[in-house]
Amino acid sequence: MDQQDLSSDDVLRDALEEHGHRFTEQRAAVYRFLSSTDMHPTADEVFLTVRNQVPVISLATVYKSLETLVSCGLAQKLTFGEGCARYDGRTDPHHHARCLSCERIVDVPGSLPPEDVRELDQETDGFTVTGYRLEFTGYCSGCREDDGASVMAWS
Amino acid sequence: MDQQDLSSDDVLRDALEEHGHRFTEQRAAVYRFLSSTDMHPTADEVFLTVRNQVPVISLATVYKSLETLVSCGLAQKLTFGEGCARYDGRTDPHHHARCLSCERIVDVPGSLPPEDVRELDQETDGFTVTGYRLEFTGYCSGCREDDGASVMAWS
DNA sequence: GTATCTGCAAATTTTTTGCCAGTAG
DNA sequence: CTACTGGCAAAAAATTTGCAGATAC
Repeated sequence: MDQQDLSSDDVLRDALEEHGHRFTEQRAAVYRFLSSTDMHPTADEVFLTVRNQVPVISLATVYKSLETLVSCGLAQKLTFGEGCARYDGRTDPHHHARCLSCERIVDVPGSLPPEDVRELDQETDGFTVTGYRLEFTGYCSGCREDDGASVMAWS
Repeated sequence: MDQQDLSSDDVLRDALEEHGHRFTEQRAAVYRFLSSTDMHPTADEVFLTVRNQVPVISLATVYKSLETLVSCGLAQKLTFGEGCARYDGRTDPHHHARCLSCERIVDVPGSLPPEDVRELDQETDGFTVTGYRLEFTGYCSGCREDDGASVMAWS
């Protein structure tokens, strides 16, 4: 645990320094939590969890810290059109799937190979693609509903 | 034009009826505008445009109408984590690309073949996929910036 | 005729900001 | 030291809601 926390802090310290930001206890706590969960928490959920682990932190600071982490490439902000944003501390290639029943967001272990992106690139009509995001909707193993749900895109 | 407007209204009337909703002048105006533009407007932009085309409409009604259209499958709500949601009246398979420079959202004419989705489906670890969304980021033809921008996913 | 819809304004929700004291480097 | 940060509370932005009158069917 200590081992992991230390390396988490080290990763953060390096990334912050590289981007001209300072290492603080609040940012460390936010990053420690975010990089240790796969729950894709909202800013408020991060706040409620982290406030128990550092002497004091405010919701505004959580928002500022999350934005800093995103700008340093240590987190990504996810929006699904259901109110508030969610944050993901994983930085390796992966996608997301949102369960239409329990609303949970789960990580999809695979990823679209770069070659496929390039192939699609050619269809973008003059648009230079530098990145992409792929999100699935459906039902997680716990909520499986076998009511004639076929593959219907653009849910 | 009249021809197109009439058919737009007919499409809307049928979809609303099918879902137990009533046809109103406000909903028609919102749908007419949304299905005639590829600008992916925000709710407020829809409001500002449509208010010039119907005797009276309020922003709240625009929000309600847009939600109704989405629930009837006549529009989709897009969120990119930059404040407010955007709406798209196109219902045929297509993707979106967001320019990191001018912030504009353009339609990508192609679409990922269903076979590829199925292939990815197998990587979803028990998750039943019913739909997906693919979004690109990069630079549109007008904003092209050739600064060492390589393919970096999860922007 | 009646259930649904609209406009309005107020309320909510989510996120951002200004400012001063505190702290990292 | 000094510029960057955090807390706090207020503001801003986006969206939703309650309600009374209007309207589609």
